[in-house]
Amino acid sequence: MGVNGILPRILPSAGRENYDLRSLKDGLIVLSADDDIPSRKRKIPQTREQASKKPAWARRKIRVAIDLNGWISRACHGHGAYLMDERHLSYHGRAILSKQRVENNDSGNVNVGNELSAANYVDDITGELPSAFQQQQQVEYISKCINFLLQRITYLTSECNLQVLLVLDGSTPPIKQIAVSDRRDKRRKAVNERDNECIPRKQADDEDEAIATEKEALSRISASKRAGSGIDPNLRSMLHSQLLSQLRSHSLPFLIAPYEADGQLAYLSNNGVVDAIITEDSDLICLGVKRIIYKLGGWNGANETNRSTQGLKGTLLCRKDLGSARGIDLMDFSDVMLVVMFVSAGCDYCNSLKGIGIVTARDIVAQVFFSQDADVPVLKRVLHELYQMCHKEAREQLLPLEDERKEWARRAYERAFLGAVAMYRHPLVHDPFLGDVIANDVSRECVGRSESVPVSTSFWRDEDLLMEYEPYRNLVLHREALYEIVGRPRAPCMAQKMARGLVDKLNQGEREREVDPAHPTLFDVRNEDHLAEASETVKVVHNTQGDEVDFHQLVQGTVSCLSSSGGLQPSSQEFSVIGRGTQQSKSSSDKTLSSLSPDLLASPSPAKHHVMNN
DNA sequence: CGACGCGCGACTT
DNA sequence: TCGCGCGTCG
Repeated sequence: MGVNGILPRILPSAGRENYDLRSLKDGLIVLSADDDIPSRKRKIPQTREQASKKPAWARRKIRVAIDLNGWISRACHGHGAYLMDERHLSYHGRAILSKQRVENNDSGNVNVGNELSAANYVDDITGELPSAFQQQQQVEYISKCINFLLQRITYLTSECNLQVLLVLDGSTPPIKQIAVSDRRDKRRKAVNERDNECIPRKQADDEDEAIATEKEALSRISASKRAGSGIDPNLRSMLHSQLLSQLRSHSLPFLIAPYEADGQLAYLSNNGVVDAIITEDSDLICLGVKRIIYKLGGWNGANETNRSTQGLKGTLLCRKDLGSARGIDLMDFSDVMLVVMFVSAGCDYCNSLKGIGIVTARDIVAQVFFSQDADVPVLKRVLHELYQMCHKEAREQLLPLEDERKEWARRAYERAFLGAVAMYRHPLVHDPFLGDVIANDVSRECVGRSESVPVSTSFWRDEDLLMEYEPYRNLVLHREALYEIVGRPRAPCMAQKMARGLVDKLNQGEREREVDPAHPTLFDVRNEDHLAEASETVKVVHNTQGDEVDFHQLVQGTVSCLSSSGGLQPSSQEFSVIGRGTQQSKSSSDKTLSSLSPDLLASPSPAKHHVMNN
């Protein structure tokens, strides 16, 4: 997930640690719907009439999207040991187990006397059904994981008074499929290791036995951990469906992204649907998300950050604070630069060239983007720098450029590289109104079409920069080419159903699940009547300092006007509406300009959506 | 020699 | 996931 060592280099200096989400519980002051004017105008002192015309504002809950998949893997990881018999953890239990093992082996049992791999027997090895005992174990495991998740979610909704939107991963995008199959092989190896390491152990001294068994147990635990991130597909789908039904019964809105959750989360955030994102994934950084909360609850014992006895603390990372990172200098880095850096340094979609890490990638990107001489497209220059800077071994396969025979190798890397960039820049996401769409669609088929989401000027500017390189340009201008990478949109009604989890994605959506239609699903939540609270007396501190109000300022007791951080905040109080005017990723330097941008005004912005907006 | 990248082994809940 | 030691490169 994401780039390897980037969070440790950024969070300590640029992030705000120990961020207590309970400080968000007072919610947010927003200008009410009819006051839908650009934030700049609000700075003009109000006349008495205008001031008395009330209420100009309303209070609403803070909306947060949660990358649930991160939590799920954490939960699986943390409780992974429970998939194994807990008796492994005590001396006594181990003694009993080893005895059982011997017996089982003597009787030539197919099960290798290993009850640990309960789940894996289902499909991995013999295809047999798990025993009742094993099923019992799986059920406990799943309920432990789900309880863990629900506990956290409930904390956020009740203690922090947040309006949460859970986002889940969908299918694997085409570009990632190769990498995934690689990973599957590794996982399989780990699983086998875990299963096979239980070799028949002849009688030995008690002491030896104890030591040996302990070692074995430890190594198996670690093998199990390695295998743990990719638990049995069967178990996973069980967990998945149970989770969904739990979410439904708790009336928690959720959304299943068409493909990866990252892009979906970024889309939600950049369109102003949510105010912040809770995740563990570093990819969100380069997707232009304004506020990300990492390490909620502090996960590792070694790292005490965000750990507290009561409540959950997190590390808040604001986009504009990125430049202040001390571990790595990202001063004045735009979103494109971050994307290119991530891809260069090796991400989920594209392995880095040997010898290129985060530091080298940063240096190259800074050098190329900040230098003025630009007869050569930036992407081309970055690629050439990468060829130059990587380890000798790799370099000799790529350079010199004059060597035509090495063109093939360069093309191979370039393909992956550009695909990864495209994946970050134009993920396929689900929009409740438009269905599956390509975020920041700049393709020829799209431009000028009214049903598409407009793309901000800053995004265009950055994208133009990338498109100077012909191969990339061809990639993003043609939807078909893009579909080959980011995936294909589904038919609108199917997209709806899948986003709501009404259709089993594993079966390519052919078989619908039986779901009580009365259950609230994603965008049915119209619960909060925020305007009703407007009559309360609330201290309002007008935003005097700029267009964007700091998240933490908003909530440290006093409440400020939300100036919708450069776009139009959806004035409606429901998740069911996505602010159409809001734009995608902007570099930290440009503020409200994009909401006034010509292309926005020119584009026949879908008024039909605005209707629902108010 | 220093910096960077990478792999291994600690341990978590 | 984090920290540490080693290899490689400049």
